[in-house]
Amino acid sequence: MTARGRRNITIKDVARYAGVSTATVSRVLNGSSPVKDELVERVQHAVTTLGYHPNAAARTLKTRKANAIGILVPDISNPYFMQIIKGIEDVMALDFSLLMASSDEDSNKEKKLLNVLSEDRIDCLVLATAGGNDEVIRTIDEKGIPVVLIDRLPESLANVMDSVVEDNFWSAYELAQSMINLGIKSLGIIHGPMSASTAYQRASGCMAAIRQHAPRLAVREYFGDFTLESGERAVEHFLQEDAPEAIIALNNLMAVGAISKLIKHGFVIGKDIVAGSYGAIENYLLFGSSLRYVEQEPRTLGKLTGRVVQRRLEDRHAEVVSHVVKQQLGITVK
Amino acid sequence: MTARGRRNITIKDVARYAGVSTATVSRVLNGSSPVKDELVERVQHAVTTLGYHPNAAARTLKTRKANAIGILVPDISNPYFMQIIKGIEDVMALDFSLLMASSDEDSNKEKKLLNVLSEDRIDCLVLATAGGNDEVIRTIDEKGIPVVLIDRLPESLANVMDSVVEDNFWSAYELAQSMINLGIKSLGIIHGPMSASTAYQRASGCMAAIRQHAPRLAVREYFGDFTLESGERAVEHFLQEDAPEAIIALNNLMAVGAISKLIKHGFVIGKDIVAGSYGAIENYLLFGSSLRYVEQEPRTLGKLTGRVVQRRLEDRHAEVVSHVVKQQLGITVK
DNA sequence: CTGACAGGAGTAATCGATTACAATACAAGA
DNA sequence: TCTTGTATTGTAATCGATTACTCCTGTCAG
Repeated sequence: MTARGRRNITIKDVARYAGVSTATVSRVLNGSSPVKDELVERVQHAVTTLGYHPNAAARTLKTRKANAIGILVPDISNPYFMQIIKGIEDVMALDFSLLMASSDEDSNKEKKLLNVLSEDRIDCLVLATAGGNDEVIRTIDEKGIPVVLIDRLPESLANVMDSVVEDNFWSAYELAQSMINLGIKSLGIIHGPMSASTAYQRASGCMAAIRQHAPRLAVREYFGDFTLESGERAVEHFLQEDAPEAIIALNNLMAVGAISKLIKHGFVIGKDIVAGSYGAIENYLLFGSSLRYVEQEPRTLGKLTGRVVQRRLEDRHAEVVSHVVKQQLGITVK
Repeated sequence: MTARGRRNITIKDVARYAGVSTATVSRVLNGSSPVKDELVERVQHAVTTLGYHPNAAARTLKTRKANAIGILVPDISNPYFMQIIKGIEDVMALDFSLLMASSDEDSNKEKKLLNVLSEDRIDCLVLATAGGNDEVIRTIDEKGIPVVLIDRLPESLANVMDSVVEDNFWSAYELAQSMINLGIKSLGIIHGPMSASTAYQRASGCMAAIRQHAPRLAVREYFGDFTLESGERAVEHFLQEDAPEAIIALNNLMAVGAISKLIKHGFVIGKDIVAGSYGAIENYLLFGSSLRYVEQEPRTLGKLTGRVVQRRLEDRHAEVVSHVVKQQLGITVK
């Protein structure tokens, strides 16, 4: 009934149909060396009438170029990483495929995926690591698939391979400073998991700002794990005593959890309590109350990452680059 | 300095190191036929000490299995599609890679990407088409890469290949009905682009509900394009006359645009005007006002899609299935 | 004791493209 | 006319794995 499973058209078929050798077909297709106009036309005609598509596996096997880059992030459904991926896509050529996988913040799953991805099917790997696989990553990079680290930068890999990360320290510093400038007397900080380099650096940034600009601020801390629920728990924790005048959540998910919990407790954000978030909150504009936040620009980061990848593909021996991108501070107001 | 570019370890190296033939190595690796325990051990030892990874291209070339599925959607940064992808990932084996691309709702770009993807690098293609490529899609499916259509189902392809779509008609019907039941006298409807099957079916569902349950309802329509901006324009359009008592946006982005515009004009959602949306709005809970919406469950749809893919991979000649999934109605209240 | 058969391992063909090298034709210069 | 060079095209090796076949060895029924 259907023609499924029919043998595919190969370069041989095209060659036979056009009455030339496979070498000539290949040359026409890749423009790798000159071919007489007449033959070019015959080949092109054969290609279209037969509906020929080159076999990517065969080409990859011979040329050692996969025309694909791998992207491994902790969570593909996180809009932050999606925007980064979108940014990478923006700058990559159309015939470059993106091989994606998500580790779900699980080092073991990440390790397995790294193994699959290192089977020579990608030309470059963009990686936001869940941690704990430094050795494997280093091996992949050394073995021949260049790695570009994004978002998270394990200490042992810094300056060993290319990286594109946010300036977590200074962005958090400025966020904290902008809240201190409002003259608050007390502050609740909701941290991420200290195993993540991002969380640690944001924490350091906050603390530095406090030490420098408000050493006598009453600070209370809660150690969450970057999830919405831990934001909620943080607020419950803070409300066991007098509520702080301001609250900072060091990622957007925790901010959402914290703010929704505060609202449930009857707080009016921006009036009863000042809120700050590392990362914007989607559709917060609808809500219309005030929020100070670090304006991450994942799409821009993605584009930058894409350029780093291209540079690395062009020259495997180019100097290692480490981009640390400063973010802007934003504020939504009623 | 670095060892980048070093020749990779191949199956030959493993064979030599273990003192066996490549055939034996392959048999050990794939368990395709029995091998004596002693040799198994020698081979496994060689594999680990040499750090051997099979070459995916070579394997794919020979076996015609890519161990990868392609996913082509109009917009990867749309959380709806991301959740679908996440769902697919949930059910696929770990060694299956996802090759992703996004067409940006552009038929031409989609066509190019379809060509790249059909170069034998995937075993199956999951596609939410931007439209206009029915013939190409049919060819790919017939040529040997089975296609599973999701979200959008072009008429000419229905029942030709597997599909997983929402029951747009009935979900929209019920959304409209639930608003009619509130006793409204006038309604503004914001449509998507009629070229998209989803938009058309949602429109039909709304209209059917009105015809059946409130034939005398004063209905006004605006034809948008599923973007946030067109939602804003729709509201501007409606407000040129008396505001309707209720408003339905037939996708979530237009709903966000419409609602934010209404708020800017001083409307209190749920009090001055009733709002309905096909698809939930992220973080709307924070906002806390009432909204009726069709609760899409993209992750569930993704899992279902994954199962359809697996079934198709197992048996290329299995009967074509068309899943039409009914969505739930949701409501957020103050 | 012999032929049949099965388990286990090796040899070499194969997948479909690219490309080094060889071969050919033709034109220009000696 | 002969040499040399240039422009095209073809031939066949190659990439790294899988697998059809072949071969050897030992077991067992007859």
